[in-house]
Amino acid sequence: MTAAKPLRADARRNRDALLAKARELFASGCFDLRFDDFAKLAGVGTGTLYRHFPTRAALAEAVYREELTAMCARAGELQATLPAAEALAAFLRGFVNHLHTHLGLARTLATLMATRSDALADGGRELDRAMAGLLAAGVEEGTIRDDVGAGAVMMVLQGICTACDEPGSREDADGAVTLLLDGLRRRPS
Amino acid sequence: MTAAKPLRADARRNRDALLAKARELFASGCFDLRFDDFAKLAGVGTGTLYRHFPTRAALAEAVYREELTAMCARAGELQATLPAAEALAAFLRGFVNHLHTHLGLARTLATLMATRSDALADGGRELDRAMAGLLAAGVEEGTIRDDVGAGAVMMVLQGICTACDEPGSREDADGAVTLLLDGLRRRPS
DNA sequence: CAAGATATGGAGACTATCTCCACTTGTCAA
DNA sequence: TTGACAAGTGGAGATAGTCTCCATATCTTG
Repeated sequence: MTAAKPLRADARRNRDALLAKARELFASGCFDLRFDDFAKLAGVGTGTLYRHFPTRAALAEAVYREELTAMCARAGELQATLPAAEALAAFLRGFVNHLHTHLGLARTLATLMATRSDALADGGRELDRAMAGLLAAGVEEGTIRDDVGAGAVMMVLQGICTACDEPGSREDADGAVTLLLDGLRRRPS
Repeated sequence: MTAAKPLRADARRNRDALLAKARELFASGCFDLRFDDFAKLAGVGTGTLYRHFPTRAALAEAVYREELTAMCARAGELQATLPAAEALAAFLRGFVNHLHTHLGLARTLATLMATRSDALADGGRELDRAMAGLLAAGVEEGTIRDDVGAGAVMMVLQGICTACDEPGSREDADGAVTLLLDGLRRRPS
């Protein structure tokens, strides 16, 4: 599914150079760089950049794909080793924590979530699935309400991701997670 | 504070034409129109457009300022006529409802909230204040928790606003509000 | 190693944004 | 009214990103 094309050697090299440079730049806070300049900085031509990553979002997604996958994997681990409600809490708190030390990821996720209908959104869907899994386990366990879907939770996360690079947003993000977790608890109706 | 400059007659006319046309276009779903074309369509020159509204966001804010103010006023009314917790619930449910029939407003709010540090954000701050008021009343009343600030709630609202024009987001938005309201309830600790 | 497939790079077309200023229009005091 | 000054106008063109195109270079495979 992923290995449809055995990229030529030099092509792979260029692609990697692009990714490496992008990662480096994102890590140092440069997000709004002129797109063409990514190419220049990575030592490849503009055309090459556009061939590998048709849009800025595509580049961002590729850069953070691994990281996102790792986070989703973590959701699985938590789910396997903790009671569902705790796993959910641990995941969400870890998520917010991670976002605040990886603003590039936050931006990227915000973009991905806002682009649901697109091909490059499967990164977003991955997170969606992880979330749905955690919730389902909680419902099963009886500690999480069953009348609110994963979409609603994702919507809140989208807000958090979007607001992330606002200075001083950390506290509010934690507050939002608190609300989320308490809101999700099954209510003794 | 608002009446610093008694705009010349023709200037006001142009400004109004611009606003009217923008309102009309927004209402019909055209948000991403070439900015210069607003001018053309409203029958004024590009320069005039830019003088009155330096950015797209400024135009959007002006278009929805009234509406936003009305919403905030409504928060006040609710607060005056209902127990705080109910006022909060009514406001939030009304808010989401309104957003989903006024997508332009949703977009605009999403933008405003993402632009906290700017001059044109006072529209956003207005909402912020209304929210803070509702919460404070609830805390006073003893039905709303006091350990989570208005910022956290606004963050969730931002997510809702951003996701609004996704088809089928209505249900999720309602879910998010449910989570929010239940999460905000003072817990019998 | 030759031939075909694959990939490159960067000049320049294209597009949206925004500025600038010679000119028009409104205002107001006389 | 009218003259003179302030206020506002419009739209051509400067500026700056984005993206395409294709002659050329580089890989790969038989």
